Amino acid sequence: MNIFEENINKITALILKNQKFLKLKNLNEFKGIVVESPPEQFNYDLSCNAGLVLGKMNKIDPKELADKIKHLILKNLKDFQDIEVAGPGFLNLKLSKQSLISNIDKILKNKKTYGKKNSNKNYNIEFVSANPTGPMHVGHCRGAIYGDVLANLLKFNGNKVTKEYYINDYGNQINNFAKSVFLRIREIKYNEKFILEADLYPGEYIIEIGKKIIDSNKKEKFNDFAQSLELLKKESLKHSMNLIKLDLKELGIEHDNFFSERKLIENKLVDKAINYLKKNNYVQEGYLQPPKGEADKTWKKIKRLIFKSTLFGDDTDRALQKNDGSWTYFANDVGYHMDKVNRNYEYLINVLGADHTGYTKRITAAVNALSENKVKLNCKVCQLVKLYKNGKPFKMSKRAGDFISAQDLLNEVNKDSIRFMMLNRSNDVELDFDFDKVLEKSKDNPVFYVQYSFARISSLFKTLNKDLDDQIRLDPKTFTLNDNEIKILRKVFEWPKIIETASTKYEPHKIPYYLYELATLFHSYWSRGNDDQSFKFIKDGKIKKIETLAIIVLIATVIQRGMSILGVSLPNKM
RNA sequence: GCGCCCUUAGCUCAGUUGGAUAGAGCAUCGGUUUUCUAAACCGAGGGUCGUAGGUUCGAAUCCUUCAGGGCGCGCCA
Repeated sequence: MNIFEENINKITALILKNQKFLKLKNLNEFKGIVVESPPEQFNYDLSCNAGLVLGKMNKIDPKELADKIKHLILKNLKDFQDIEVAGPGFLNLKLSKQSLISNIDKILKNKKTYGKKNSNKNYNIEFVSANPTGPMHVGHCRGAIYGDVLANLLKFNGNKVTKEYYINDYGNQINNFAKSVFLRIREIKYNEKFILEADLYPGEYIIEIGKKIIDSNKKEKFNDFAQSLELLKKESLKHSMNLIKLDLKELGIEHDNFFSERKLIENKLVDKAINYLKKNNYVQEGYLQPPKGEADKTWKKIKRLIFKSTLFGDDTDRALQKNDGSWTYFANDVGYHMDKVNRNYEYLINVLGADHTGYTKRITAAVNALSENKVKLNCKVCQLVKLYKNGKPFKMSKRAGDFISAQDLLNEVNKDSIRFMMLNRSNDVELDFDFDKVLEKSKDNPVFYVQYSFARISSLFKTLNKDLDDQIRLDPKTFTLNDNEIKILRKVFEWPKIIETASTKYEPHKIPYYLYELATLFHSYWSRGNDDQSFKFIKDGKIKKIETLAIIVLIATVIQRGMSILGVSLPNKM
């Protein structure tokens, strides 16, 4: 249920029915007419711009038209007790008691699904996809949480969602990774000094992986790299993926599907995809221009296969073959996305780090080419995370291999705080993450603040010896709400709209913001009893007003739904 | 040189896909507790929405110009 949608439907139906009386001719579309929350100072439940929009289309004075609509509504719809025409022609509407009660009842009867925007599409979200050459670092966490919460959100609405991880387990980087492990094994087993070369991985974890491989391959001598290569690749990959999966698990993230680049090649999916593009004349043999900007010494003018991605909005066509004729990373990714298209997803989402901004156009172009524009790929880029400690930038050391890992973060900060804070910004802007702030138990820390409101509610119900799921019956004869309660109720009514925009625009950050605002209203409501005893909720162990209970259950319900989408826990006691 | 993102209060940011007097938090100043959890609340000050134009009844929001910041720009992955 969505109070704005319901009422826009009622109002537009009424206008349609009375269009002659209103002298309206242009009624073919009601586009642009909305019902939303009016600014707080007006003290109304809903506002509607029908007078403005229709007045403009039909060349009627908006105020005059709004006034007619006002009387029409008051006469025909019982949902409203008071309507004013305000400003340039807005209708501000106040819900009747009956309507308030029935709206509250509807939510109380459908707590688990309150806010759900029904949808049953098939989504694939690819996220994290960190290189399988070591554990996750802090930078990966933001995209990881963004993708996971997006998945939760879309699932909450009823969609089918596959959470996918693309493992880049093919090509040079894996050989270099295996070589690094090999050299570390030589170091451990034969005391040979590990000399760091370019392209090798220096991290401490390589030593750990080496030790594990030695333990599980006691007979292996590791004398010849070429001979051990296949074994080393397989084993090293297994261990590094385990590290990554462990990190993900601690962040509360579990993927449904891990898609291997190596298998993609082995199954000839790239060739199939390229053949498809060839058939449709989207590729050609040719030469590309040298890259602009910094000169590239390795650039060679060689005839090669090129994807005509400019046909689909890219800035330049893209190479599918390297100098030696083998497929580029991009070509492999084309094969991968062909497979996604063939798996019949309706929507594809790729969550990428800021360093992949330049990549989005070509892969989006590829999906358009592969699906004849039927499947929509949406690349969402998460901007950088800047770490702070005590308000000062926490610099990542430039020493090779020394990076701040997801584990480092998890050692200091709990999962709940990381998840909430990483989403407390739009993915489009850089995010400051302060190690100390997220640990604070105060209003400065939004995670805490929201959790605390729920703890207070739990405590209240404990005092009352009641359960959040107990039935609440509101009596129309005595029903009354004070200022705080009305404000809260209006906020609660906005919840479905938050879900809708968060899920259609892929903007989960709206949820933490909203929850913070709701928590603020709750704390304010609660604290009023400190100033004035008459605003205390309880007297002699019993609730004074049944409406209070209803309002508080509504708050708790929305906070529960919101936090469960965010994947953040809600302690009963703090 | 090109692409993407950003520019809103001293600081960090929201701003419901064109609406009403632009909102939070932090910081600053002042107030509230023998408690249903003060780990909280209440109040005050603080703005030329980067610049210059355009579109219209109406722009922080849409279009164009310019300036500033970030990321990226290989036939690496």
